[in-house]
Amino acid sequence: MNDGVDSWIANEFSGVCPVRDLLDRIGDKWSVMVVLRLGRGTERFRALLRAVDGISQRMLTVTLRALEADGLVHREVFDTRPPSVAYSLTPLGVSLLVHISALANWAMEHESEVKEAQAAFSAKTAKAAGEH
Amino acid sequence: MNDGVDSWIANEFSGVCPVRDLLDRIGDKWSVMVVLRLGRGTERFRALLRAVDGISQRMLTVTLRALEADGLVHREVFDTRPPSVAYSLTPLGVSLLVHISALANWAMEHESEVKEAQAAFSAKTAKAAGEH
DNA sequence: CGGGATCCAGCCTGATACTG
DNA sequence: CAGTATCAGGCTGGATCCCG
Repeated sequence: MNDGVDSWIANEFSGVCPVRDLLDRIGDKWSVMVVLRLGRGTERFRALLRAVDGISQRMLTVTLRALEADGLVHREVFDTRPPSVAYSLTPLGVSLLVHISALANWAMEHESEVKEAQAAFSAKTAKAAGEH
Repeated sequence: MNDGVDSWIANEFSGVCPVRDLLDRIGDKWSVMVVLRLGRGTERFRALLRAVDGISQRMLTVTLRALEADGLVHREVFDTRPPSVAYSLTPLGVSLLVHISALANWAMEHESEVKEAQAAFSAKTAKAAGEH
């Protein structure tokens, strides 16, 4: 399953790495949250703003533009009054959503394990500091 | 498949979201690259530094500490001379690697589609700007 | 409603130098 | 070899104001 992984990390033949690119794109603070939300279905700007907890208007706009530029999100403008814009995932976006959802599920399933590890680690370092 | 996703985005009952936590943890510039590299097997600090293209010594240390604190990476010190430290994925880290690898594969498979979308988008916006 | 533009603070990061 | 410490700068992202 890991065949081909080797070349992702350091590629002597090219300065670019597709994984790096992906991370630079959706590794920001909000992209994944927006994609996950749009995975539920088409949604308007204002609805997204309310749905994605903590995001600012500016960052939602910026994030949506980036996702649109990457072909992950489709933007449709309705010439109504007041103006209305609907966002939805493209097929490409849906294909990515599958993997993001898997990652999200992992996060939920292993939440407690990570917290235990963190507790154990901080206890260990605190002890080491005490002995200094 | 998406059952339960709803609560990830906005949770009125708690300020924390496991997905947000995961992203804050491994959504940084280097964590994913290091995990992917360690997916190949145990590796020493200096070897990792050479393998992960572009990372600085400082950031490798910081990244490894964080991954260790989260229980994703195991650190083993050998009391030799000169000192030697080996890093490897924990079972938890391996379970995450599976999904990260899937994401990395997605990135490679859809690289061209994303680039086409970007080209189309920039052409579209350039045209719109021209008409201003 | 759905944005665009601007300003600005904070954090992340890289470079560099030093230690055991 | 495997770190730690310090510092400076760039970029991310939040707040705010304005427009169609």
